[in-house]
Amino acid sequence: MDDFLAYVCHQVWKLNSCRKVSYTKGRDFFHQGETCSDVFIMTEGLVKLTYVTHDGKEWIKSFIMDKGVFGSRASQSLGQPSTFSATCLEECRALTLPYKTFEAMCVDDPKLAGMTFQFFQWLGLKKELREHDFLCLSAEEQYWKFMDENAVLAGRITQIDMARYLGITPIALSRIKTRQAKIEAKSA
Amino acid sequence: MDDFLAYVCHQVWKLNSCRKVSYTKGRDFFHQGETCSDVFIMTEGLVKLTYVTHDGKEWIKSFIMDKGVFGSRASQSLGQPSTFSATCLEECRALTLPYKTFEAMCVDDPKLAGMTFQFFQWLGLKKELREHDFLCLSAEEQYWKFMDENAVLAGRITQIDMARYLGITPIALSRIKTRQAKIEAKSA
DNA sequence: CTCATCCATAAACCTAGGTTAATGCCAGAC
DNA sequence: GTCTGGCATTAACCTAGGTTTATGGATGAG
Repeated sequence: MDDFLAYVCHQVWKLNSCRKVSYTKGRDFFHQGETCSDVFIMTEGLVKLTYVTHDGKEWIKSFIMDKGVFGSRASQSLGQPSTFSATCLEECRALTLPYKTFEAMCVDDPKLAGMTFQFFQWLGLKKELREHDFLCLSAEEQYWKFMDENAVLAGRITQIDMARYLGITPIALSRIKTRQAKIEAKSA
Repeated sequence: MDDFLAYVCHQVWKLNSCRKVSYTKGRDFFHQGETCSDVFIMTEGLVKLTYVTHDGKEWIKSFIMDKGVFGSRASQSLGQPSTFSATCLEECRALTLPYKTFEAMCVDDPKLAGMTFQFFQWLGLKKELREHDFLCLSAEEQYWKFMDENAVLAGRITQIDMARYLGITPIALSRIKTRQAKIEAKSA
């Protein structure tokens, strides 16, 4: 994964069709409902990918922290509008290029193609894991798993966003925390 | 997706390292906790992929109906034990071959490699959609969506398995159905 | 045919999480 | 400094879903 990022960055950087962008906190890379087939290679910052439901509620699909690659696959592969938005939670820097250009690069560069394939495999495994967690874990178990595996990220987001990622309300998350704090106080 | 299946079947069928298997209802293709790096190309039948949690509860990751490809990616890519089981809900026929063999085939056959890449993309999109549904939809909404998109499948599985797929208990599913039936009776 | 098993439904009760509203805290704007 | 807006917490109340148990129907074995 880190290899992929380093290599992609290096190769894309050489292109003249690649743009370097810098967005402030609160800005959107792209917006749910818009078609955006660009690939974003983030080098610095923190982004959330969010769905907004018909009744106006926001849920968080994932976070991308520091370095990472993201984009709307629905737009890239099918030309459809994005089903989610990408919003900066901190000042962000990224390289961006059209997906078609990236595809063309892969045709010319088998190493890049192979690594991209690996990247999609990795992404697939991550999504499979999240599916597992939604299916098999309680909200409380999901919270502990999240804290375990994302200690740094947890310190950089609000409780609202953490709850929206776990699929619960911020109030429920607060309850889980105090419940746990009481248990810890008892055992101490 | 259908193209992929037809092509894979055709190409794999020519191999002598490919086995043709036929399993009866109730049997497992592979078992959670075992390492199984085989690729299964089902030609007929119905399979469920299931997680069993530490407290003995079963949850269904997905169904494969009629024709489809499945296997444990954790075993294939990482050599780790499978996190789920694959169980026949009906008599099943499939071709099976080691993942390494399949990989080798892809190296020799760029068309197969390309289609496999597309297949993984398609799989990724499906998982992303399921993530979206778990995040954004209520149990009831998920049920309606499932019935809409999987009318045939719905008729071939028990309510227990449908509930285990939606992430609720069979009792809750029964309640959703009666609730809806009452509303329909009223409006009729 | 009978018996056993599995499945669907229903009722009664319990619990986790959603909803609304109030409070206190902190940080940035001015 | 004050004012403001966003965040975290708490409480009170409500609802969806889980748990347990019972019942009736369908199915398959003998």
